[in-house]
Amino acid sequence: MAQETDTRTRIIATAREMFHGRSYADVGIQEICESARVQKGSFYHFFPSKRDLALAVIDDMAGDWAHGFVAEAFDQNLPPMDRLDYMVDAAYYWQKAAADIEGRMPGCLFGNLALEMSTRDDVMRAKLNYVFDTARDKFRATLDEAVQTGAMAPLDAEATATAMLAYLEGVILLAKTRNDPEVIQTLGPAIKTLRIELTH
Amino acid sequence: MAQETDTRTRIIATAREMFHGRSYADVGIQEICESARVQKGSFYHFFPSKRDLALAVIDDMAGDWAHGFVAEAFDQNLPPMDRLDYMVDAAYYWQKAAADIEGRMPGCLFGNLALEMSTRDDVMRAKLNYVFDTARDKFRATLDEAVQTGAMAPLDAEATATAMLAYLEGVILLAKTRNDPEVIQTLGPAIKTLRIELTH
DNA sequence: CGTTGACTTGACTGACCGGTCTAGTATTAT
DNA sequence: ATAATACTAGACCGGTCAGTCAAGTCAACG
Repeated sequence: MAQETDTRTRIIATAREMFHGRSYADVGIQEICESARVQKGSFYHFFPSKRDLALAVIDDMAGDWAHGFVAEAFDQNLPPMDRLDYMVDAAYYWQKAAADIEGRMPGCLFGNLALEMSTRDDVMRAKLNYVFDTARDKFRATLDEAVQTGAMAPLDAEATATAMLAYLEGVILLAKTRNDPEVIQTLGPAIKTLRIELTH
Repeated sequence: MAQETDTRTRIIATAREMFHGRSYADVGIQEICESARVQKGSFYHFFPSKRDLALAVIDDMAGDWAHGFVAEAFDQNLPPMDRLDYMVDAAYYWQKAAADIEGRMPGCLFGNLALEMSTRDDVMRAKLNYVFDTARDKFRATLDEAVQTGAMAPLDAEATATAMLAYLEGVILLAKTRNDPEVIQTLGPAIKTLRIELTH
């Protein structure tokens, strides 16, 4: 049955876009349904609650992310350190494209949801934390390789990878607050200067 | 009249705590009024709308911040680079204290509001941006001094200061998502490794 | 003493929220 | 053909939201 998956997919895609551009609390189910041309009853056939929709949206975005530009940035045959630049560039172009279309920077859906929901819903917090952990692992693998090839002096790869992810999220937060994607391009490359040494 | 200021102050203090611990959208005026032991009518005598209350809360927090631990961290006679550690420590102890009492990390009120409201309210976004600019200037002055005293090789102080602020916000975001203030202590000190060179 | 005006009280409004429910319509398997 | 199942339709529910309002209280001032 093609219809069923189509409706569900349409709900998730619409909700994802709306949550990303605004916020979880600011977007109502009715509004999502209208925008996705779906009735309330159909919505509740597929999702037991708004919260479960948000969980599905996170999974959906995390999937696209892992198989999309994050995979491109990290899985290519670039020298390890260049991948960090690639990742920053990808974030920049994505945010810039969104800003050009919508007029405002949406920022990172995961970061947005994390700050909005972490104190209200522990399951959602844990899920977002898992997404961040997965991203951190990509950084970590890159750093391990950089150390191995001698492109980088030995360091605490796990901690530095987390620091890099934090920096990227912070840069996007500041860029969103300025509503100016250029901030990402200005500050982004400094991600390579972050270092946390091994403790002896 | 002492009563008037007291009521207004109580509303702001209560709202600040609630917005910080939860979110703007999640906290209702009725709830704020109950918690501050104030009636709806009194609330609307002092504030024309919920949004104006939020604006006042930002001002209030920014004032306390500038005259509180941020001033302590930056205005003391510490060597410039030590001030960065002081700032990170202050953030850590603050978040840890809040987490110990409330059971969850509230994060940075400004960062929280920035991600929640930037795409919805441009005035609030601009105000939060101004708060961030003020904080950046503190970092900037510190870096200028560090360069002047030779503790740091010359660099783009403005850009690096912004990067440091972004990093701090990012670290707090990740710590909140993990609900673990220790993240701040682990990642925080690496703020000193961030560098953006002068462009020639 | 009387008036003014800042402040308080709490009932009230209309809109909208997430979620429910019953009555349907297609599609598939038997 | 029939029955079961998957999905759709949309009216409806109680509750809560931000915000309004008329009727006060009370301190200060003339």
